[in-house]
Amino acid sequence: MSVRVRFAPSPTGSLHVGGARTALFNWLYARKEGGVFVLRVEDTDAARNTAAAQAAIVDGLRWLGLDWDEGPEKGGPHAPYYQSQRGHIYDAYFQKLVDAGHTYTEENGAVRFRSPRQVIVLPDKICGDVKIDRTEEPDMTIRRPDGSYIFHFVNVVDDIEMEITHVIRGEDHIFNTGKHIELFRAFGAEPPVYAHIPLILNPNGSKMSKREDGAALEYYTKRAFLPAAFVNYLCLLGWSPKDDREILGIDDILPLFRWENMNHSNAKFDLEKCLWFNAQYLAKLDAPAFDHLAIAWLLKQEQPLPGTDDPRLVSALPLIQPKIKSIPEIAEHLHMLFDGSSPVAEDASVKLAAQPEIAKRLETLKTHLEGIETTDWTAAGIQAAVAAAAKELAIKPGALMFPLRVLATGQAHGVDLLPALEWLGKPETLRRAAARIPQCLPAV
RNA sequence: GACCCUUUCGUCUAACGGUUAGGACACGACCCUUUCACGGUUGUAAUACGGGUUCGAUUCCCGUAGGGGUCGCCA
Repeated sequence: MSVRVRFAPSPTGSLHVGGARTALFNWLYARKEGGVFVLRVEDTDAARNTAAAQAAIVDGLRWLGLDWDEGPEKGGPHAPYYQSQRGHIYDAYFQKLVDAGHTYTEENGAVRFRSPRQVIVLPDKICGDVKIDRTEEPDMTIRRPDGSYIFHFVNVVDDIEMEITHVIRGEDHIFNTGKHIELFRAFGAEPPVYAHIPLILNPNGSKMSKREDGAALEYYTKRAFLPAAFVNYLCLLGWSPKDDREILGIDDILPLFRWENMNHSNAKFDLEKCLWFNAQYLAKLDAPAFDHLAIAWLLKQEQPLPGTDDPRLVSALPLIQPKIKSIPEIAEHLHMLFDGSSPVAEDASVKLAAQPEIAKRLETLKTHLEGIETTDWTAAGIQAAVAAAAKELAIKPGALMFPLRVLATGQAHGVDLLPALEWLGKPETLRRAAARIPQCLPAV
């Protein structure tokens, strides 16, 4: 019997990191086993569902690169894949329960399932055998007075109907599973294999909620993270190849995606490390791919950044690519390259002030830069001029590089300097230097 | 509070019952670099605690403590 798994989100907000990983693990398991990955939208709570959330799920999964074999926009033998459109199926299953005497109706019309009140042992692929004592639990409601059905009921009905063989979901569902197994048994169906994965937590240890910054997948899509990098990082939260490798593609992960390689404890999401993965993948991008990514992001900004409409933009991007961990960091570099009027940054001026004879150095530097023939205004030519200035001052050329950086960019950090100066051109570089020299001099 | 899951550097994690407890992020130092970075080398840093079992416990068992989750006519 072939593997059939599903991702069954409810469209009540943006897709969040935990949901993304649940989808990812289901997808990985399906692909590893040559099975089927079903997307099912659990939109039974009309009051809370939105079209925007609906789109966020589809867009999010596409961004992650997780293609579904059955589901919205794809169809399949068990269509429809929206629970809001499956009412007749639920009615039929509901009647089976009623006929078998498993239900009773409350005064207000809500219908409850009469629990067998047993201790259930859940053989979980990750947690092991989990005892769930249902003997003292209240009966679950399965249908509201208005006739709509509750999550537990529709979830189980659909898993039966869609022939789901494995349920991979967050550990926060582990007690629901007790209820679900009761329903499977009441329907005379064999429960699927369960695997409850530990949760992803905020850095402070609290449960990642949809509201928090960085918890929504949108946070990463808006910042143009590379999906492959994000997926790579996400896999390492809750799963491990059990060796020292960290940069792993789907092809590396698939053969090792086994229950034994799943972790048992919750993991905190570390944005710094996620950014590091992104930087690793960003650095490997070829120029056209990077340009495409960067420009697409630039065009989406409400406030246009310097250089966005400048024909020199594409020639500036290669200077920036190796310096950033995420696309939005382009902004500061564009300011530096395209906006010569920005004042000298505080940390730059402090660091500069520590140099001896700063006025003399800056002037000497300027003089030598002015002396460069326009045709020699290249990284190598500028380097030669810096060396000449250093010789005149009897200091190491390296000592002049930082002042030069501050004069040209106003910053203590930034792109590789010599190529940047070549890119800026002689007139612009000199204009900036002249304007900034006064700012760089110690206050009298 | 009850129940369930869980516990190795700050974080993510590795370690057939025998390792100087390894790697990565972050942080520091050094090297490379005529700057900023990348990279390389390296340093600080962990088996929650208490009992067992064992020649030997990070590893197995039992407690305690910590963390997380769940206790809906939300999903």
